[in-house]
Amino acid sequence: MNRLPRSFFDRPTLQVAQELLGKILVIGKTSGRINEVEAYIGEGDPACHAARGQTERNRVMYGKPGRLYVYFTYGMYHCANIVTEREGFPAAVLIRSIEPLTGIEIMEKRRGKNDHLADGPGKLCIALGMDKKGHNGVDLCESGENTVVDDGFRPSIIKKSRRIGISAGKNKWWRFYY
DNA sequence: GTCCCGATTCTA
DNA sequence: AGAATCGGGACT
Repeated sequence: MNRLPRSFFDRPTLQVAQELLGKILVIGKTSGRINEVEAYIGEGDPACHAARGQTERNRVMYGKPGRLYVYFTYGMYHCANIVTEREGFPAAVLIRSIEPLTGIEIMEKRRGKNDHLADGPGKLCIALGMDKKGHNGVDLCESGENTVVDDGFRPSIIKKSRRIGISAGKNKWWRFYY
């Protein structure tokens, strides 16, 4: 059960995204295995929030790798990313789905008893209790409370596709899942 | 200040 | 297919 070091995230985003599959995201007393992610890479990626430069919202994407970038969308949901690559270069991996592992009763309390507790970017934020106010900018490489853990699990096959829900940048196959 | 729309989810 | 719901960013 090793906690991922900052050096894990300080690498090319496509590599980090694929290697994040199977790892365990721990947020407080809840955790789940990451099984779907998407990469958003730099100001040259039209689907990336940094496509038009730095703003207040996307500020943490420009910061240290290994921190959470959580933003509010559609007036009612949050999405959570983990920042990648060197400080100053805006990139991150969107966590799109997890398989609940611990704290399932807590998740059920937040989401309602349900077979789809955390299989979506908005749903997993609710299940794990993440929001912009409490988690945007939180460092996953410093404490054990919020972190990413490798328990040795490796997906047997990694599939890829175009990213979901975007209007620009549809040509890039930067969604990974297993 | 105003306007448009979104890295979604749930219901029908 | 359509609604819910509101903050951010572009633009007047």
